[in-house]
Amino acid sequence: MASHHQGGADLLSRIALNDNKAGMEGLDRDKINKIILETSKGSKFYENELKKEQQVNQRIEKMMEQKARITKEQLKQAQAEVDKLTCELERSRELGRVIVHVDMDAFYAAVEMRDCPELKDKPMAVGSMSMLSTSNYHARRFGVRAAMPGFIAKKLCPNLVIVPTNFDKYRAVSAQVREIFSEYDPHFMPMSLDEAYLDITEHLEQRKHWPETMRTYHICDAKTGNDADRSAAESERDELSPVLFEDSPSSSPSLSGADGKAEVFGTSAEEAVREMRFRIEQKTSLTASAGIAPNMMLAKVCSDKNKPNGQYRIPPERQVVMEFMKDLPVRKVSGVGKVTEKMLAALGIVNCDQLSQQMALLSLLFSGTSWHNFLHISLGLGSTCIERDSERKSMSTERTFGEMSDAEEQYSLCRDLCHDLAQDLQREGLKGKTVTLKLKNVKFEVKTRAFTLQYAVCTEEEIFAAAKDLLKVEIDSVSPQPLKLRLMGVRVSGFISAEDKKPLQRSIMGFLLQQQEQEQMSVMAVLKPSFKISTQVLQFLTCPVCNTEMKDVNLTAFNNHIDECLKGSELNSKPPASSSESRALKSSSHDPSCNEEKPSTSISVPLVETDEDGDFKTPFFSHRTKINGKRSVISKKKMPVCESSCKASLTTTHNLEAVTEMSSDSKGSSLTCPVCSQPQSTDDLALFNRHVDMCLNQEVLLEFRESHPPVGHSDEPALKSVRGQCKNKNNNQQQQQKRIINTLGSSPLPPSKKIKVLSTKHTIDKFFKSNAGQKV
DNA sequence: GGGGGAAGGACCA
DNA sequence: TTCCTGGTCCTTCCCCC
Repeated sequence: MASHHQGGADLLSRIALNDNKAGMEGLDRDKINKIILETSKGSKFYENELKKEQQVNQRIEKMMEQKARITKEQLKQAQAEVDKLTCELERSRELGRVIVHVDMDAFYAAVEMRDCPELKDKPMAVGSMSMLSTSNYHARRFGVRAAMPGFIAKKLCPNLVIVPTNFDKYRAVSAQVREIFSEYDPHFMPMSLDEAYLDITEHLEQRKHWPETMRTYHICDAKTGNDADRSAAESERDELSPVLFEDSPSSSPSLSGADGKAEVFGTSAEEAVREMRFRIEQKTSLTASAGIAPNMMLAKVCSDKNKPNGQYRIPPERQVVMEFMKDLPVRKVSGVGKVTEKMLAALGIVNCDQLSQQMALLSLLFSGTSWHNFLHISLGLGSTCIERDSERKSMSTERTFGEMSDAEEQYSLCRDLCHDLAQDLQREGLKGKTVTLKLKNVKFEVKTRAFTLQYAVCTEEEIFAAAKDLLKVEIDSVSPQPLKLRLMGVRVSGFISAEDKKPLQRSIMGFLLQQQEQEQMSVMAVLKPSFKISTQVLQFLTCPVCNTEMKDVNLTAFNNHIDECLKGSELNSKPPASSSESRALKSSSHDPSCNEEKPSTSISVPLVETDEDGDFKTPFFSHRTKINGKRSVISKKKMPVCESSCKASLTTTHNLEAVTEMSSDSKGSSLTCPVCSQPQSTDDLALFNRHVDMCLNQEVLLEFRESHPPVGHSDEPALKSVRGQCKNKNNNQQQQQKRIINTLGSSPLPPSKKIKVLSTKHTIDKFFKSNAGQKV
């Protein structure tokens, strides 16, 4: 049984050398593996790999048990289904497209070698002591390969030269290469800087009619031609190029004897691709490999076949395709990684022929999507349509660092990540509703925690508001121990598309107001408090909408009252932005709300509405909104109504931020923090906001802790129960509010602090629920 | 039972 | 002393409708 194996032997499939890569044939695997193992052993990384390996083994064990229970009858039935589907797939087999997969050889390493000829004869790799991106073919002979940490590579090859990455350079070269691609397929699909799929069917059609002159390329052209003022060093460099791999075939035979003659390329697919590779080599002094086949899956496999600096073609005939697939190891197929490989191997499946033999069994052991994929592979089928501009699904940024345990530092890093991500999002004009926090602890265990907002976000503040809440839950869950991290990442997904822009966000906010200002009646004005909260507000809760004073009212009733008021006022109000208006917002590539004049203090409640001109107004609380002008009716704005939401809004800090921002117009010398009551400078509003945030977080936490002592260390995701919020919403809400009131009642905090807790009801709700869920 | 969110993982370059 | 980053897709669990 696999799980009875211990240590090394078991781990080989994860941690040992993967010689799947070109240039790694015939190595002394045992020796290399021994070094890798010895260097890794005992590290946290190794321990984690061991754990993962055991998980895979368990999966395999389960699968084998399942296999043992399969009856002949079931198998027969499954076979019938497989056969039926196979027939259908055969009927729809498409061989008419000519798909090319082009892959630059050891790209980063090749660029570095080109620019620094001394490296050419040395084993070298691009990356750092902690991780390598690529290695050259000399280094591969030592077992040094991409995705291997540099310090292990050094053990394998003490003379290895490690060059740091220089992405600007690679991007520039990539752009040159892509320029060539676009001449063969203007809609080519780049997969990364060094790889792309092309559909050259149309090109070949036209090419048939091209005269020789259009298929002729001069060898000296690229070297000296275009750039008359190239430096001597560069010319010298070219002398040394383009043969980067001494024993590899050249894309252009005449090059070897190159004395400046021209080369004429034919009209076939092979010739067109050879020409493309020739031009790449001439332009960049770098070589590429290519695969030509009737679909993308095959083309990808083919490009690996004659690497480096070679190409391979599968002609569009079913028989040839099937023949090609027969002996192909499943691991060579894109999408089959080490886990799938191991699972299949446990069933005795190593090559694609065995794969097709076992399809019935696979259909019983794997999910629909999985076995359909296997069936496609076994038949040599793949996508024949190079998908153009498929829409991006998410955007993220993450960072690895040395151990970090300090919460302050973690929050600060989190903000930095949100800042970077916000910039990236805004550059592409994207807004998404789901914010995911990714954490990797020092034991290499990865956790992701997601929160879906009701509205799409793209600013640093908005993303951070959600991310820091997620982070806080994680920090709290191990408290008083520190959270020891080695990686943090933030992702935004769930991008809004034109069709499904949801109704406007409502959120609670509300009553951090002063009586006098309320009387002014402009609700915007009302929302512009100085932060001196009087005790009187607690005793007499004042509805921010209708201004009614309510004495000794319970919180639920008070909230309900506000909700009712809002509903009433909405009826009289201007309708919110229609969906078509929302669409207009999205369709303009530059979302105005993403680019406030003061992005750093923009608010997390982006209520979009149109103004009289039909122009887009920015978020609800934008400082732009007129406060003392004619636009006085706050009740026209959307206000917090929580019933409409299944999820708790991350409202706590938003509201304060909002309010703070409002107050930015009232150029006061200093503001009093509503939480700690300390005067704060208002020179930097963002700074003030952050201060309030921090205070607030601490307060909410404090109050929460008072009534909810730590449950202990649970790995259970604390936010999990947020899901079920819709159910029993009202009951829960009431109960939780009771708890809040209890907390308030027993709290020694001065009234000025209590009001703030009141306003954070929903955040606290979320908190209670998630932690209540954790207890079970 | 299907849809959708959350979490975790596989896989890729 | 040191084991990345940024993306997609799939699976599983759970809840809601």
